[in-house]
Amino acid sequence: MTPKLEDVAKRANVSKTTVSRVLNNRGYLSQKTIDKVYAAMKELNYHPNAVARQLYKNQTNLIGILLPTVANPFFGELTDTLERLLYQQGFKVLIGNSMNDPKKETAYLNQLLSKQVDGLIVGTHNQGIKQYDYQDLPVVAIDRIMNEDIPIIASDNYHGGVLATTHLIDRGAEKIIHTNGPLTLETPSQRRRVAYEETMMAHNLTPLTYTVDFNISSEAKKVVFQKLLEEHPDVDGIFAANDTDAALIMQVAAEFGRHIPDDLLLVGYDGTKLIRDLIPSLTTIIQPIEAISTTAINVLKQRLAHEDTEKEYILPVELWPGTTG
Amino acid sequence: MTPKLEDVAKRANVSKTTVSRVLNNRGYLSQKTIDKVYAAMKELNYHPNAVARQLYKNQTNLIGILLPTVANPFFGELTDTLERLLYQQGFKVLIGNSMNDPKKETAYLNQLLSKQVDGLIVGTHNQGIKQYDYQDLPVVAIDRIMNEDIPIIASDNYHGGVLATTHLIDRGAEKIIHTNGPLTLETPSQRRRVAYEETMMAHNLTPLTYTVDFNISSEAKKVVFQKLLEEHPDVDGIFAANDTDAALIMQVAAEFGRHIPDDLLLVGYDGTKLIRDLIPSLTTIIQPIEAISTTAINVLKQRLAHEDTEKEYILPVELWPGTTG
DNA sequence: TTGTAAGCGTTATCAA
DNA sequence: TTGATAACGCTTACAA
Repeated sequence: MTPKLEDVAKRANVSKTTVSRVLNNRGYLSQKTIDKVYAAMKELNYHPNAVARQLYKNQTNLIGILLPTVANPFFGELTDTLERLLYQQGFKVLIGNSMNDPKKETAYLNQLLSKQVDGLIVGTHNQGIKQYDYQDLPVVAIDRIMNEDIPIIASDNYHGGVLATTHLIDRGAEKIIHTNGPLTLETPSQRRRVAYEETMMAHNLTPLTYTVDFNISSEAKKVVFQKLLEEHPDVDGIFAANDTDAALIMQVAAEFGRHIPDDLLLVGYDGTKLIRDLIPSLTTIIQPIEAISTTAINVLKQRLAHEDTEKEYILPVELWPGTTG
Repeated sequence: MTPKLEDVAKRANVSKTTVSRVLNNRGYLSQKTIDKVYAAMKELNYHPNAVARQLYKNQTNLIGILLPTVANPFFGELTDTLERLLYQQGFKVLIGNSMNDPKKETAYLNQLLSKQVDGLIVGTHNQGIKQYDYQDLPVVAIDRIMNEDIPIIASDNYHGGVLATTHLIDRGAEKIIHTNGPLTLETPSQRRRVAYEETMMAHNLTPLTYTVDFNISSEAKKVVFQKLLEEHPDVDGIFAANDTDAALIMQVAAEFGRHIPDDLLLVGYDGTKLIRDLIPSLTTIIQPIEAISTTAINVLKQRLAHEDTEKEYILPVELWPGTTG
């Protein structure tokens, strides 16, 4: 059996209280006692049981992060950043990758509700879980609308949409298509669509948004993009929903003999460090992952402290020029 | 306060034992009692406290995953796969991204030793933590040598090295350079270097391995690759340590007016789904992420059950042809 | 400066 | 079919 506090106490000829005090250096201790206790701990190779502590304190120092998948560059970098910042503040991270499967998401939520985590950061793209009863679990949402009580941290999707669309128009595109997820999803990223459509109309251009399901395979996505190019041979600009989609479009365009940027302009979205390293030529909008993470954690900590928070936090985006758009 | 089992018991006019029985449907219960208890739970919106359970059972159903960073495609997909498989078996995942910082890694290990997790999957690239005393925490290592007691799950790095090198030679390259991490790291991936060097010599070619630190920024890496091309203008084949490095080499080569694959052949390593989607032209060696994950989990479960395991598990790799190598 | 004892919320043994 | 009670390993009043 792993040694417990009581074993250390016996070994050092002191009480459990004293060992606990040494462990948390609280109260008055004589140096002699401290040394004795440390010696006993070392001899037994003692490690305090975190779960017992958690039970007493009613606090786990664990934060749950619920996202579609960490295999996607945006969510990967987001998770990485959140983990790094949370770790600095004494939290560890429990992840749940829902793959946007409502069943898995609900299961995770239910389980995490059981005092497993002190707080929750949610960034999945589901509908219908809005009515969820979060009891007293502090939750913040990243780029997702949950319900009235849950603060949203998002980047400035509207401005991102304006930036991308304006950039394409400035560079001479006129027949511009935007790809985005289904309208039924009430995500803040739908504001990109609105921004795109309003910007187009402000320039007397006709907006056309192509719906591409988030969750289909890249092979299936390529088929959609092939169809897009077939149906709209005159398209001269594409504002893609994200960078990986944009990369697929680059490939499909090449198959169709379209040359980017000469006869087709392309702008992506997200602008992760990884994509900028791998495909620096891709024009894209950079989401402020660091700022999103910092804000999400700050707001969550306010919630943990039962302080009031804003309903929504919008962080600025930035254009990565590249050469495709 | 969140309701506890006792509150439900009072509400339903039964004992705590009975509520617990209903919760875990164990023992004999009358339907009437069951209904009564469920009604009370619903009224109070009761959720059992996971931590109390964990304490009693001395088991958390949490697995720690310690990797450099989830922002890297290989580790991102690995984490994603591990999470998915572990979830199916009733485990949740606690992540630690050490960024190969030995301090952070040690801190994580120490904390996770505290009965926080039932088991640990480690895949960081540090030295010097080998002597670590893991007590009775079941641990498996992915592509990393820890100590004698810890099983290693790795892909067939030697064969991967042979595949890559042979491919380059078959395609006509003679002055082939391999990039890899520092030799001081005793990782199984050093077997790629050995395979490369032996394959080269078997073909009467001179091997040259260029050391590139894993942890430096992509900007710094580019500088290293520039130096490589300057110092070896006659290089006609590069076997890169991984795909993101290969992508950087593609960019640097373009800057140097080198045309891939016409006057420079390039093979990467890892072959994640993401890279194959983003840069399908990149010739690379595919690591079997799914098999690695399945094996790691199976071995870990054997360890959890105190069963004996092999010392090492080697999984087969595969060549992704692409067009760069 | 140190110790005793109660309690965190659950499960399981034993008895009824 | 149900209930009282001890235990899981720790922290903290309160007492000495």
